[in-house]
Amino acid sequence: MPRNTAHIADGRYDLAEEPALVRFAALGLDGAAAATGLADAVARAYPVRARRELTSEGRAIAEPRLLLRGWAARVRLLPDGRRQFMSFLVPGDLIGMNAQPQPLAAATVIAVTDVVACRPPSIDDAPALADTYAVSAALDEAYLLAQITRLGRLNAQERIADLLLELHERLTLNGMAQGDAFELPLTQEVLADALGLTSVHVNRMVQQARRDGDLQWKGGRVTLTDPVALARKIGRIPPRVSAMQEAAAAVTPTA
Amino acid sequence: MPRNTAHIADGRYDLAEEPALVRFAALGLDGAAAATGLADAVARAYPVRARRELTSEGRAIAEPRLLLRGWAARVRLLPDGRRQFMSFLVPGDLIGMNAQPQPLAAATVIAVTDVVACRPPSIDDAPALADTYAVSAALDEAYLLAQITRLGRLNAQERIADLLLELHERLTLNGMAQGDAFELPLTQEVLADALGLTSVHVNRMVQQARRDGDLQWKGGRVTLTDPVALARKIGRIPPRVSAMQEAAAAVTPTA
DNA sequence: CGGAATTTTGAAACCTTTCAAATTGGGTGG
DNA sequence: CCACCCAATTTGAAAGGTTTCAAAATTCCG
Repeated sequence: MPRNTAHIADGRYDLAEEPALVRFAALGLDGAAAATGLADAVARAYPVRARRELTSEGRAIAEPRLLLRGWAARVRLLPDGRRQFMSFLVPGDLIGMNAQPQPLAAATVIAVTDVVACRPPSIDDAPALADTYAVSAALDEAYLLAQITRLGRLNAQERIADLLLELHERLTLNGMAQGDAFELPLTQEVLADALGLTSVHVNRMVQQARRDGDLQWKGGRVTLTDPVALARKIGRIPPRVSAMQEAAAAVTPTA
Repeated sequence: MPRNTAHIADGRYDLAEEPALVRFAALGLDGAAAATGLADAVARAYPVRARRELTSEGRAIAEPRLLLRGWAARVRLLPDGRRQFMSFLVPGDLIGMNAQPQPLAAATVIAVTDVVACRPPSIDDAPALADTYAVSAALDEAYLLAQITRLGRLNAQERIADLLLELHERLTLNGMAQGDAFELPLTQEVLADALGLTSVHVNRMVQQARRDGDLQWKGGRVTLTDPVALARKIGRIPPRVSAMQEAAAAVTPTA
């Protein structure tokens, strides 16, 4: 069974390490409240093969999804064959919940690896989820803005470092990072289409990052030598989850 | 009184031509329902001088705003002085209403010209506004995705044409375009910071667009020679408002 | 009219792409 | 376990698009 395809209901399954649960908790959700709804959601999980669509552009209504396993991405295809990845989605990320009655997805969501997704737990079942979803939506938007800045004002080296740092943070949030290392199931070509570069140039710049001692990348696994130093080096300003939680709390009087 | 500063309450004021009202109507809002709440909102309008902030990054809670006159923009400043415009805001656009309890703006909203804004009409006063705001939010996200594609996969010429086409569409939506012409109160430097280019190169490419007969641009006024042909030329796929309305309607049973 | 902001020009340096082609790596079938 | 194939990574050289740095020309405004 290919990496990332492992079905949820296998023997070694432990809800406490479920990336979605870890992420929700990191976003401020009470563990108990989370586990309830999530267990149900997980039970209804279904797999999607790599390269398949999770949602397609133009479809009338896209049902919201919660990604449980594997990586997905929001991508837009241009008429001439060029493509642009808007953002990557990792386990614990929500899909298509932003604009309330989220009508049209302005981009297609595809599975980058084999994936497992499910319907997100309903707010009706666990009201505490409302805050979590709001924080998640705010983070999603922050990531879109970060992507714009990356493409508009960073050079190739900075773009690569910045994106890897973001992914590292997000994988730390959902418990999938191992310290400064993490699995990166992306080809350099996919990375290039996310960073507005060619795969050839991504390759050259990654090699340089290796030579500079900024990172290791081998066999789908990336290790950042010193994330903090790297962030400083490229002047990265990450979105702060903690501040978001505070703000979300502020508008939701604990009545 | 500088252009765009004209206070709402001047002699020639006509609510029917209020860009915000025109835009809301274009997004599917019933004229009567709109006028009510909007008249109130307009009465509470206040001016903001060019270059001032409407909302700042990191502030705990940004109150939502409705832009009535002038242009604003969401911008992010980098530590080294570079800056990136995320999107432009024109009259009729809503600010900071996306993520429900919209906690942190991940970017600063600044007035590009002198501006007049107000608190948006409350949904409580006119329930029909809920749909309008939802469609507006969906469009906002579509514009962000368009910006990503622009920066990631279009060359300088295409970026300029694509953005001008988008702005033309949006100004047509709120009634501020005159056929294929519209006021563009942006310097080439601001445009450059939105397009991820230098102002020098924007200047050169605009000149080329003029030579190619694609547009006229003089004294803050742009005329597109043939918007449809230009869109085809650069392979532009605009976000479809109509489809969005349909979708929004679909999820809001006309009980 | 005068000064500041914006637009325009030029030449050279720089970063990124292009187009092939070679190399490596992983997975499959024998 | 090896041969083989396809996908992904790597390398080179040359072309191309964009930036840089100045400085000149225009336009806008008070």
